[in-house]
Amino acid sequence: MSPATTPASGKDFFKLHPIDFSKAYEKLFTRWGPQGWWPADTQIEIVAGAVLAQATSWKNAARAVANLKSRGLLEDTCDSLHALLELPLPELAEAIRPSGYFRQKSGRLHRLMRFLADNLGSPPWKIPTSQASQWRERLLNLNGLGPETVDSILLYGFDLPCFVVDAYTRRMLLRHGMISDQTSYEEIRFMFEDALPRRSEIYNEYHALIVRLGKEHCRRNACCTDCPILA
DNA sequence: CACCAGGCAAGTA
DNA sequence: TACTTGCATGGT
Repeated sequence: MSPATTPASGKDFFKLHPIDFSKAYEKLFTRWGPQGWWPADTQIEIVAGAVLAQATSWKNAARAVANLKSRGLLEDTCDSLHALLELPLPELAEAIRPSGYFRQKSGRLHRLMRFLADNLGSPPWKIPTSQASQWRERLLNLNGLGPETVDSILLYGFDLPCFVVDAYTRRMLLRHGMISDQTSYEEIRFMFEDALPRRSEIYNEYHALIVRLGKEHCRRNACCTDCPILA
């Protein structure tokens, strides 16, 4: 990890002016428009998808989601939720195999659904914005749910204003010299949340646009000279 | 063949 | 506290 630890010296390190979060959002949104996240038919599909998408390609996560849907296990109903909860763990694991880490994820999925069923009843679920941070903490206490997964659930599943920080976000800020390798998740989240209106609609599009930017333009250390943020 | 993809937790020193 | 390793699939 030599280049990035010595900012402004490595030849493959492009020190760019810091990002103005509001302006960058406008530019990204103007270029690409609404990204339609999270692609799903039901709320529970989003929640389950957040776990299944951990450290895997979206394509593989989508296969796992499709397997569950074909068994009728991702409807926003009491019956569907209970069927999911009663499915034996090995069988659940087998169904979600394409998403990778399937033994771990089956347990994580089950614990999450158990928690939501116990505390919020049957879907569709609702959480008041005023209670977002307290539910965030409770979800973080579940084994297998880290900050990115929890924020994805709250933002995309519950429309709560929790900004999602992922590897693309980190790379983007790192490249622009705004963070170091060891800047914490929370710190980065606050950078965005402090700079933007506290609205889930904004956070929703912004995160999706960052992912798109990362996929299409900024996969590596060097930033493209035609980066839409700069243009 | 190596490396990556919308992480997280447990183990080690 | 700060690193390292395990978890696992499918695509390039």
